Amino acid sequence: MSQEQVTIKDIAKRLNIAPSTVSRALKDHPDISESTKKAVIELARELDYEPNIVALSLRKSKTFTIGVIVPEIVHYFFSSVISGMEDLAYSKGYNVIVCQSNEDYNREVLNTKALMQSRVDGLIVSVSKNTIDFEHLKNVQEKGVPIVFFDRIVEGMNTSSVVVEDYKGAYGAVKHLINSGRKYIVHLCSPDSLSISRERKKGYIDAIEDHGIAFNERRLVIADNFWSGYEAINNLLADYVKIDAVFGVNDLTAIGAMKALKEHNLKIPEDVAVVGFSDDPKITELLDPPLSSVYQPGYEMGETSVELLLKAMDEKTSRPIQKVLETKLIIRDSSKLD
Amino acid sequence: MSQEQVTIKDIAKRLNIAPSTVSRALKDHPDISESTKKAVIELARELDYEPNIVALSLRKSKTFTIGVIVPEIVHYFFSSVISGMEDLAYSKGYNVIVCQSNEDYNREVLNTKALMQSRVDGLIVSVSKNTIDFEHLKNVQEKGVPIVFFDRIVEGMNTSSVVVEDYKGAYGAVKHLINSGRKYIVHLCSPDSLSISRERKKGYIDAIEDHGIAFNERRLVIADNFWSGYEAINNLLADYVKIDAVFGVNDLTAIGAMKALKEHNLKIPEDVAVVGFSDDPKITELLDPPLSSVYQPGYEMGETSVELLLKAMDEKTSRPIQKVLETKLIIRDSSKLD
DNA sequence: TTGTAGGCGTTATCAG
DNA sequence: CTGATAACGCCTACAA
Repeated sequence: MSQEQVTIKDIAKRLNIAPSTVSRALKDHPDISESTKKAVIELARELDYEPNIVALSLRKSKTFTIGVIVPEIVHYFFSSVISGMEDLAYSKGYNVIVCQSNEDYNREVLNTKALMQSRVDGLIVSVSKNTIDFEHLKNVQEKGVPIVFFDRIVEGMNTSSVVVEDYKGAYGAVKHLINSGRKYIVHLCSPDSLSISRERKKGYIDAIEDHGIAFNERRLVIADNFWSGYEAINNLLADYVKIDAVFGVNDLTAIGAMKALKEHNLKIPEDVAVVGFSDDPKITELLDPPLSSVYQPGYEMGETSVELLLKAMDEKTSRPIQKVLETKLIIRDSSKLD
Repeated sequence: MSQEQVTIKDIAKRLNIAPSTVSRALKDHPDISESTKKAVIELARELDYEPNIVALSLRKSKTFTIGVIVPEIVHYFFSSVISGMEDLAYSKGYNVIVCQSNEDYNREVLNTKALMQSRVDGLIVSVSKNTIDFEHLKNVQEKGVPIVFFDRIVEGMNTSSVVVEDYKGAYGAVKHLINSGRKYIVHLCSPDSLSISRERKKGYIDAIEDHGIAFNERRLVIADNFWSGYEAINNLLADYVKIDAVFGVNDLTAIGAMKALKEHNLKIPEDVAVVGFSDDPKITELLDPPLSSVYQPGYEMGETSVELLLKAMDEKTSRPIQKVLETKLIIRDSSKLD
């Protein structure tokens, strides 16, 4: 903290008026004379006065800080969510503290504690993959600190939340594969613990069945990262399971699949089309071939999360709001028809 | 902020003792009787007492918060730096607030202001690409808030800093290319504004000259992102400039180069070897072929930055410390010999 | 229109 | 060993 920051008292002394007058002048209180107002503001500027947020927080029992817990900031999706949060929060006079759970439940609990200790005014959370107990979050709620979930939401906690149309996004991606003549579509999915995984899986199943393709459980494999995607496809090929398309629950999984396919000298997209989910353009565009993917509006999700949180903080009585944002299928060479 | 958090006063009232006694008991002050100490601690636990950090900050004129400004968290390197910072900071009882400048000078200035308003105890900064004026940072210093620079440092500001051996890393990468028989090595570099770019370029030039290869400025091209890397190589090939290796100032640039090479039906690494810098394993490993790169110890850099900052905060008199961490060349298929 | 006083939660100092 | 008091910087009744 700074050496000798100027305070309201300093200004008051210099001007021979009371601190309270300075305080009021600074916030443009109606019944302060124009002259003192002007003098105060001028001197404040001159002395480079900055209000002490810490004192303000104590006084108001409000820190103007939002706590955020995400699995890992390294993913493009989460980074862009955070950017959206920061931008909107700053514009509303709020700070953001971001914590990473590293997909670890214990870490998530610690993060929650730390943020509560920092007296954040509200919490925005996307839970880790192995979080199945929610006591730490319910505790927060009980202490009157509102929570908003995004992407990986917790159902049944009566909070606002923001998700994308996982079901529809997955459905659309699979439909696109079917429309381009694919029939033997593999879905590499996550375990059912996350809501998003369940939704995407449902989208896959409904899409193929709606188009007269029988669901074959051999083509539904649990794999949700690069190497498990790689192995999953290797195994399927070794078992002579017929494949002409792969839909990955996320980009990395799809990329692992691509690697396996290439190593088996299968051409993408001619022999097998591949589609991912999330669309990390920092990766999908660079690949050979560039990967089709279901784009999620991360930045917008971040903004919306903050918006809902601010609303929940404002009107403690207000009912939770569930927002669902649209996805968009980005078709690149990995699933082009021609 | 929470509804009705328990305070020291509450505990005092319940126990019919003075708040100051509670405070002392809680921090294991030597001259408090065991009995009251025990009673206080027990009740505190029972009531789920959490010290109010805001009040503490005000009292101590210290927020136990470190402000961090990085260009973009989406890069693996910066993400891992941040993880290192968070881990060490938390273990020392400090919080971390991360801001992104998005490689924008104006944004960096705003971030600095915001962090100062939040009364951070110290600042860790990696400047944006187009930051050439440093007033905003000097201001911080003048207010007695210590700064530590990492990676993209500002020279001549008398602060501690942490960098990697950019020169040596670049030199080693180029030497590796030469040792595998390459003679026509292109370096895609950044503009000279960043110290790291200058160092890497110097490493490239010295390496080739030390090995009897004449420096040819046609093979030194400014390009520091995916598409400019792509175009740079396209242009060189169109001009019939002979190339048998590319050393990119960062991974994305190298990947852009790979794309161009592939489109010209040049085999990697047989016809042209490629090496990047930074080593984002979330990308380099996924590529076809996987990209060789100079690994930078991001996590360790984060830890070290915090360490130096804490030291600077502790002993205001202490002299700045410059730490230089080692890089490591990770050789993958994009530059394998055989 | 402006000043006074009290308090947000904590701790350091001084007194008992 | 423990209690009372003041102070960190700010805001807001209430008083003037």
